[in-house]
Amino acid sequence: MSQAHHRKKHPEAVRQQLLEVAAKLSLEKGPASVTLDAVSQAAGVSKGGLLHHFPNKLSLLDGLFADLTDRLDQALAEKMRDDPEPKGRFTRAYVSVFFQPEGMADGEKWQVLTIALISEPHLRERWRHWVERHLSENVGTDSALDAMLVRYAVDGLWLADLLGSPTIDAANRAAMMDKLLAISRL
Amino acid sequence: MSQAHHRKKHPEAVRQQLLEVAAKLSLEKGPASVTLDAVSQAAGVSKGGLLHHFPNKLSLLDGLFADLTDRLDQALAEKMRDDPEPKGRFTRAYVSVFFQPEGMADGEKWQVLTIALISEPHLRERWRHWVERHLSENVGTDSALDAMLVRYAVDGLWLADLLGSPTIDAANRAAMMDKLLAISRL
DNA sequence: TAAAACATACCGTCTGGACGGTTTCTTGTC
DNA sequence: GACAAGAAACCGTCCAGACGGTATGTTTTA
Repeated sequence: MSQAHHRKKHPEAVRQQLLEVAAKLSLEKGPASVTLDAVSQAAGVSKGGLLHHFPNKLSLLDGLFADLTDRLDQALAEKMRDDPEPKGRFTRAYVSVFFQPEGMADGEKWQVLTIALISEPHLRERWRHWVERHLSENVGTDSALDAMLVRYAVDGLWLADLLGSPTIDAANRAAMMDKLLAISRL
Repeated sequence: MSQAHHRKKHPEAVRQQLLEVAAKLSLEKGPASVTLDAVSQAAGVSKGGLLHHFPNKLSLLDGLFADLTDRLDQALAEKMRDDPEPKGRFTRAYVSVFFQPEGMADGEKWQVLTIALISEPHLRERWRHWVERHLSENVGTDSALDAMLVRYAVDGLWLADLLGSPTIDAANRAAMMDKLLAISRL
């Protein structure tokens, strides 16, 4: 019998740890490596412990999705709050959040989101709803073709980062960001 | 013993069929559903038969990757041949191939490529090489930030299609294509 | 002391793949 | 053109391990 049983209980911390480990695993070793055994072990919890927090695997992935989109929503809302110009506001927030250097810790997690998204058909539906919601919430200010083009470009860069494709260096990255922000104001 | 054993042998056709089935399965039911059993059964071949053409699962995925990138290369080369303007030629080909309506059959397969790419860390390396090759082959003509922006936008749209996110309608799609082509000539 | 938060043990299923056999194709020889 | 003989193209079975999940315990917390 291990000592883990006897340690102090921090259910919320354990839950968070499980989500983080799942994200890390998916990012580093591919989504196929996200197994209940691997996740629980890497999180220092037994499989039974994991299954206590998430009754099945799907709910674990759902938890991951909810966690990540919550952070994303928060970051977007914050950026939008600081932007006085209505036109293209959401698009600029989208750009900024992606390019922000300090958010790279979260950035990696969003890569995970993409991986999980593509792998699990069930999560695609959730993502569709997320996009639909933000699209309809910002219709009028961010529906222009130019705005969509900008957001698509961000997604493309995101994907390139995710796949580890050779992208642009830091200097050009900043220039790219300026370019995109400029287009969003057209 | 079934009759399948006695049928005419068409190794090349069977091989192709296996690749197509694998692609279809991955697209429709997620990459996790691409099992040797599922693929071989859907292709009307025994698992042994499948393993004859592809000695292991990885080589099946590799075959899929090679098949798809070959088609992509061909389509790109064809488009580039018809383009007299050197500047941004590759980028325009990239745009055209993605937006071509008749290529939608292949388009779906490229979606599969993306799925497989993201799921299998091993294939990411191959993709990195593909991108690197084309980037270096077209350095000078397609290295401008504007050109990269265009290609990233295409990738973003591609991803949106892949995820089934709500995108733009056909009319706006054409307008978007024109926009992207215009930027490639700046 | 009841419930929450874990741990341990175990099970049924699926999966990749090894293996040995069978049938068809191809090639060289006469 | 007949025919042996090896190579190529399959088939069907079996297995070890991994995986998701259940059932049941034990400890901590409220």
